[in-house]
Amino acid sequence: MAIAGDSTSQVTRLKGTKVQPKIDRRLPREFYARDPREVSRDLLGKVLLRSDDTGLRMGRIVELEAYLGEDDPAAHAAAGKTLRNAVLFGPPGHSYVYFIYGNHYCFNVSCLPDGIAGGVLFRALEPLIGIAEMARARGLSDNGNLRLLTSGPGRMAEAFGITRERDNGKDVTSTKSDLWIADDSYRPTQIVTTTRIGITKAAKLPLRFLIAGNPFVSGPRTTT
DNA sequence: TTATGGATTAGCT
DNA sequence: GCTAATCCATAAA
Repeated sequence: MAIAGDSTSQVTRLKGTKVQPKIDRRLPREFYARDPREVSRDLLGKVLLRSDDTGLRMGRIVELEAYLGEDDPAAHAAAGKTLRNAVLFGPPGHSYVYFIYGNHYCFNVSCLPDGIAGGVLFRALEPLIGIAEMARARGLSDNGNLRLLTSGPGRMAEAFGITRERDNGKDVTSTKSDLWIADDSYRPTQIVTTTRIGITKAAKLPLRFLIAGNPFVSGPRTTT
């Protein structure tokens, strides 16, 4: 049965009417200066934005994972501070982008005060604005399955043109940044917590957060 | 210096 | 369901 899902999209629902998306309400640095679990839960339903010479891209955050820092064996910070993971140890609200499996970038935001490691991995977005550009960046036609654009950490990074070279270390709270996170007043109806995906260490911890029933959450579409 | 495995995805059986 | 693709950080030697 095709429940249309818990789609969050004002923009697509109101197609045809003029909607002024609230893209300027950036989340402040204090928002990120907390435990990655709290930050993850509170980031669900917020929007990620990219503004560059291709225009504006915006997607609803529907799935995240918390990585707790030096005491979390699955976190990149577990090995201590290195050149690669230095952003995680720096001030909160900065983007940490790493390259994985020889093919993909993953996007994180640093949490906790300066000097204490921690971060959240962005795993899936619901595309809202700039869908044609996301499809172009992904090498797909823009009338195909929207899930293929931003459902999965590697996919959403590619759809937003996120790379380590371009974006690692950016301050996502700054008005000067072309990559930022805003609150457009949407509030998720139900949040679910599960174990994290694709890791072997500390695999049992409930540190994955998602919006229940949202069709853009990554992984196989079985039921719901 | 060499080996290994990873916070993934797409394409094929 | 299985695996190749393909880079890089880290461990082992």
